[in-house]
Amino acid sequence: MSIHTVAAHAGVSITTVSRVFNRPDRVAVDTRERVLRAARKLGFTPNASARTLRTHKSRILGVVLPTLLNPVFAECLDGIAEAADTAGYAIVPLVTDYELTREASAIERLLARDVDGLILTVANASRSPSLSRLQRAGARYVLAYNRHSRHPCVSVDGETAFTAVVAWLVSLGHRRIVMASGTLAASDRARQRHRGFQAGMRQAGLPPGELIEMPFVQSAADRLSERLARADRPTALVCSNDLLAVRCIRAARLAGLEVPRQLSVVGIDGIAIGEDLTPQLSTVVQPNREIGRRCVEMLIAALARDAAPTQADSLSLPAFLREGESCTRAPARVATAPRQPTAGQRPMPAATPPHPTDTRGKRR
Amino acid sequence: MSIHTVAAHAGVSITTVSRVFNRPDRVAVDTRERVLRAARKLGFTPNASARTLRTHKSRILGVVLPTLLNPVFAECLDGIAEAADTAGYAIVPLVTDYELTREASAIERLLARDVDGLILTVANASRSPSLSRLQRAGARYVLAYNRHSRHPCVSVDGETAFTAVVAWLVSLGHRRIVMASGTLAASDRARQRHRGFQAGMRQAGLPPGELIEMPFVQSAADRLSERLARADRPTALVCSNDLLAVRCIRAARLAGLEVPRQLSVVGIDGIAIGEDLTPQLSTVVQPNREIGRRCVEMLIAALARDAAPTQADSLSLPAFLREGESCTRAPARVATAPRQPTAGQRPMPAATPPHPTDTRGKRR
DNA sequence: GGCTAACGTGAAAACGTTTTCCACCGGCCG
DNA sequence: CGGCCGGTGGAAAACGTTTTCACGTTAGCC
Repeated sequence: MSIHTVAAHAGVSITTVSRVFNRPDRVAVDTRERVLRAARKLGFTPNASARTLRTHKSRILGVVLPTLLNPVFAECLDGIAEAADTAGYAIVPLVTDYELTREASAIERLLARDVDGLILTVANASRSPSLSRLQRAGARYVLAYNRHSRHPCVSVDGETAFTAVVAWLVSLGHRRIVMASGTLAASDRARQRHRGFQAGMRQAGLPPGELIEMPFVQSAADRLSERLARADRPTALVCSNDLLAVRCIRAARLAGLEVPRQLSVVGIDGIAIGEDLTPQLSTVVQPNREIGRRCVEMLIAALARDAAPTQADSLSLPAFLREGESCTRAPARVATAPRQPTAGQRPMPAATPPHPTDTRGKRR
Repeated sequence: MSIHTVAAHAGVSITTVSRVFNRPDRVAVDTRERVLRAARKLGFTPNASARTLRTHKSRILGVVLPTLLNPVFAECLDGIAEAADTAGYAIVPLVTDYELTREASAIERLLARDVDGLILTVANASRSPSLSRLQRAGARYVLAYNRHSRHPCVSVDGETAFTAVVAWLVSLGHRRIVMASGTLAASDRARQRHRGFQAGMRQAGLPPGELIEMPFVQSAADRLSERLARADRPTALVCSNDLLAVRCIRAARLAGLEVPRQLSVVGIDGIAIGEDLTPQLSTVVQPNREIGRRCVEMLIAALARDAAPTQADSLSLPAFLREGESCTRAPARVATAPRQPTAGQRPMPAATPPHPTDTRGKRR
């Protein structure tokens, strides 16, 4: 069933049939009717590949994400899928596991598929060969979660959020606060969050905070429980994502500590399941689905004006602190400040601009 | 950068370039080298649309899932993405929220895109107009999670699994066992699990088990805590999925019950995060990523022999019971049977064949 | 020494669209 | 009455591949 069949049935040329579907105003109303009838009768749908080949427009959006096993990205993808669907676009997701080579090959593949645009979360926005590749190819793309002053991004200011988290913990009387993170080198977001953590410590007049890096899940429990066994163990643990926070809570319990009575734990991401846990996860809630939706909208808006999104389009969405139940006042033997009256949710302070030159290895 | 550019650079015809990529054996080794060098230098990737137009093979697999907010499906999709990627296929996922109309429109869209095959999880495999549509169109598809004797499926026998779960709970001394489920009408899998639950009760010589249906999350806590407040409250709760189990645990705690001391809770699905919770979730672990991978493999195998997968290809993957920490012996005042010696994981018994005529509303 | 087979390569057609001319036809204006 | 214009529709080229067919060369065989 091609355009030719329809043309024959309607007694017109293929040109006219094509026009009926693309510029209906340019064809006389009665011929249009005739063509539409024929098309309907034959169950004709224009062939997407032929159209794409000719127009270089695929109505497909490529999506490059680290993994779907972290609910953050699954939720974001759900938002992307929904928004793309309502806009009449299909999506092609590819998963990279944070590996640069897979990032690169994913992009090549999507480019070969002639995608109209890309949404991606990369390991390091500053030094990503993949992004340069996209620029060179003139591709339209938006970064999700990454923050960078020279790329269009939809993100949340994790740095400021973490500074605020530390301030909150301090207000609860915590002084020995430790941060747990995956490999800092693997993700610019982890580094941003760490920067925010240290800024918070500084602003509270505390010495630089300790960082426990947990490259592999396996070693996470060990490293942590070892640290929790020491006499000067922290009273609060700040985790660079919710999944890690959940694991830390378990490690703490296995080490014989009660959460939150003996150890407060706070995460960031706002994965949906965190709300249903007991204790309910204390965390910085990001609007993950909306991040996905906004990426699609920004991309499609740019496509409509036949341009690439620019850094000027970047969006910094608000996050909020859910106090949850995995954090509480520091144990009494530590000096405490009076608890601020809050209502379970606290807005984050105004965002700092994205860090312009976040470079791997450059840690403060 | 098309095949023409490469041909010019390598001093051969486009035919040869094409052959280098499709039938490398048919071209002399030195010309092949020359072409490959030119291709690499130019960064050439064959245009997918042109190829699809010519061959009618898109190397795209459509995926239709209820949602990505449930980690079960996110994990499955991750497996699909990985397997498709290594096989050189792209995937186009669409989300239905269990709505029949969205199932139908998703399928139409994928068909128009000329997908080579589909992987889908439908609300009801028996009475799905979508599936008939696929059959009529001669499409190649595999069902994931659904079990049906007349369709190719990759699934786990949730019915038998739940029978075994009940047997296990009984062996721990539980007698008052209640099942919690989403709307049975919404999912054939929920109904299968419920059948298995009732079979378990019957085999243990217990009266038919009580079912609490929880259509909306909101009402879940209310309905449940109300039930848990009564004197004859259950000592064990069987949940038709892990997400529900997590919510039930929270509802129980809010109702003042300790899990598992006063209430044992067991789920099914084996979502990854369940393992890291405290208490670690007792559940029937399904290999979600592998379900996804196997779907892809089955589909691609069928495509290779230019046929549709048939019900004969169906796969029933093994699940196992993770005893976890959210279940324990029934409180003492109830008569108890001796605890079986187990090692933390117990294989499931042999699978029952998929139920041939599971019909909505037909409940036992 | 001729015939066949196998091999390596190229020319050209085809896949199903969109789009750029271009032609035709009334009607209108000057 | 002649030219022009707006509305309508067609012919043909182009998008970037794969594939069929044919051709020329070399090798093997009787």
